[in-house]
Amino acid sequence: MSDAEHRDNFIVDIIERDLARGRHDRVVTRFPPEPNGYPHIGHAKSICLNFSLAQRFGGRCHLRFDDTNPEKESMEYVEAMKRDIAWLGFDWGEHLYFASDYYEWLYDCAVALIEKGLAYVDSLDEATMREYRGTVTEPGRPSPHRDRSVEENLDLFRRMREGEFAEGAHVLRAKIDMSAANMKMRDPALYRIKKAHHYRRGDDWVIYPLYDFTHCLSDAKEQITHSICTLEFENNRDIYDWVLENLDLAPYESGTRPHQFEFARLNLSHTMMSKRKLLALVEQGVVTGWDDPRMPTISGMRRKGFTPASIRAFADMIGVAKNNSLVDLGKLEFCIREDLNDVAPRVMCVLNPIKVVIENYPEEQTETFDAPLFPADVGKPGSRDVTFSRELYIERDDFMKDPPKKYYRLSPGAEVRLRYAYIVKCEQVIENDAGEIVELRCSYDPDTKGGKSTRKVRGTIHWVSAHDAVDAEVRMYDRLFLAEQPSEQDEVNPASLTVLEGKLEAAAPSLEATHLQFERQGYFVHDPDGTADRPVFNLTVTLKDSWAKQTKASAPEPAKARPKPKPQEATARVVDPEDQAAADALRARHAGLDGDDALRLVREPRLAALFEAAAGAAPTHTAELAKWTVNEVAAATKEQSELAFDGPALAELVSLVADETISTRAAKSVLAELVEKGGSATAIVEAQGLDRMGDDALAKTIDEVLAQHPVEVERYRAGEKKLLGFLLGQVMRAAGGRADAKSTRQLLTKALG
RNA sequence: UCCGGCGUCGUUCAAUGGCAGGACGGAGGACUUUGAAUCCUCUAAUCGUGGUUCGAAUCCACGCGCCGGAACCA
Repeated sequence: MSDAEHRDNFIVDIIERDLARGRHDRVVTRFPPEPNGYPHIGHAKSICLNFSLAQRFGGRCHLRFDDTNPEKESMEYVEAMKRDIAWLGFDWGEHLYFASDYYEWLYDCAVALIEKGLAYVDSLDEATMREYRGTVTEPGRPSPHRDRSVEENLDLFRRMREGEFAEGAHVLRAKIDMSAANMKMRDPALYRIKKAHHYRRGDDWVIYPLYDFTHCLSDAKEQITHSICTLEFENNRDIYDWVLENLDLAPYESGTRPHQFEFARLNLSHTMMSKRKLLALVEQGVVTGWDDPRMPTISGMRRKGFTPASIRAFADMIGVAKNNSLVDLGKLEFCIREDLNDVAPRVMCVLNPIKVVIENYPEEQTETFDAPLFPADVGKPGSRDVTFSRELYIERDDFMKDPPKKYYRLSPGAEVRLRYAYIVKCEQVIENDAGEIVELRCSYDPDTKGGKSTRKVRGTIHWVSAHDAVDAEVRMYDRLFLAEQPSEQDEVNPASLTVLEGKLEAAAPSLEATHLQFERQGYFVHDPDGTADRPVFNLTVTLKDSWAKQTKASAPEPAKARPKPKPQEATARVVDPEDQAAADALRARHAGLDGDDALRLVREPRLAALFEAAAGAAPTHTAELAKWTVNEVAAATKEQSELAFDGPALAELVSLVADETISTRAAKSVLAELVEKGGSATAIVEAQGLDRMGDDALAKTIDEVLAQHPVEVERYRAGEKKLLGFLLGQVMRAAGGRADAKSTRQLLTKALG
């Protein structure tokens, strides 16, 4: 999967639209972490999004540390972030910024807001302030300090900065609206007093700006165009806009300032992403550190053997949307397997050894086989030597005393191929007093050298020679949490780490490869804990194992029953009697008006007024007018507080449709124009040439369209009737909205024979 | 309860009023000295009810469900 293959998402659409409309002439994004922990796979999604968006549009992406909360932040986290972003393959160039470098400027912005009467110093304590804020259903009340004079606010704010007051004594708040439906807009705090040491600014400051004030201004200062954050900030967008609109920020003309867009953060199954919990795991020593291979951190994943390409591919695969989704861990595993399949040389390593003695192989003899590092279909050169001798190790799982059906491996009296070597047969099983199998006695067939065989042997297993095998520590990892959606209370999986003493083929340690595939097992990576004498490997991901799946599947797996369609009854609508009366009155005045349409009009006075005015101008078309008002006009004017056109204009438009001067389709584009700029329907029709197409012209268009879509025509004629809709659509498009649907359908059906 | 957001195959993302499609998963098959990889085939979805339209996943209305919001965190 190449990096260039980025599927479109709604943010790409937004950017393309902004560029096309000239709202921006370039793209500048930013990745704005707070340095209060190690970046994890969730950050990776955002990093990939922001940086690749910038790449795609030839813009740039800033790395900005949003470091306004001195108590949690440190340089260690800054360094970790920089290292991991670079490792992922992204480059912020010279655009490394810190919100903590903006403190002086931010302070000036705050002063400017105070001078405009848009911010004030509040001296309520925290609990009281919360009380004053009201609840989701009740409006808040203004603080008694809300009307302090500009002079007093300026004075107090200056003294806050100078350290005159204790923490909590005052905060600076924006003066917005204490009864806003959006709780975030009820005079949010902008600055608080915090006498804490900042990891970069030391003790320079005793007041610190809050997120809602800092973020939008930092974006503006850096001339970010698209500020992309996660869904939980949706309610903060109003503040973002409010601050930028109320400060005169020199570099911006109206509309070119940054705008915030939200996407859904990554949720990964069986993965805990809460920073607090992650910190706790590290601090309590549940894991060995931020880079423990079981951690979802970038550094943990790197140590576990994930590659940058696999993580980028994953980010690409899961896409970007606004749905709250839970991505299955299997997708990540797919991405890393796919990448490693092409890059990891194959070697053999026996993880749970059982000794095998080849009884008919001479005691002192050894021989060497040449084994390729990659299978044929990967198509990479290279090989290593593997040595064969009388004493070997094979995997304990590859022998069964009483094998089930379809078990292709070794069992008493059965034959199996030792990869690259000989076919062997199990002659005898040696057990200890406890009944445990301690050794297998086998014979080999000298005619099968190199694994070649004239007879059919289903199974091939890996092995190593006992005399030169290298002891290796192999760390096998399983998911840290068993639950699909772990909560912070969940205990970690006790089997998340199993340390094995593996027997590795002799040639493996000298191979110059970070990642190795242990054949038939999985992908492994060197861990820095290893030494030349004693290598240590981490399991990155197992190979797919359809045998294991099959044996497990024999245990009944409850088929995921889907709670299928429970068709809901059409719920009886509760109609406000007053609305009903008003609707009845409306229907009495305008003959032919549909009951539901009347109700809808009554409930939206703006539409009702438009309808009344239109109906006055075209009293014979009330029914159509109502439909148009309720459906089309309602949709087109949702965002508008004031209409650019009046009732008579709408009446004119609807009449044009009614007397078949223009098609419905054309009428919709006329309406769009009306909504945008106002004017007269007839004039727009004339200006854009939207009058109905004559039958001759229509027939010609149909012929052209059919000629352009021979395949679809053929399929239609072969019986795929649904393609009529497609072809009809193509004709409508080709006709630029001038075709009438009914006659087009007739003519098209005829043309298709 | 108020405000905001979101509902499409098992999962995830597309379809911008015109053929519901891709990827992962799953099933089956081919091939196979990795029960891997590769290749082929199949599987399976528009939350519900009305409405607008020649045509609705998409527009309108009313429901239902899920997520977020009442920090001097970000």
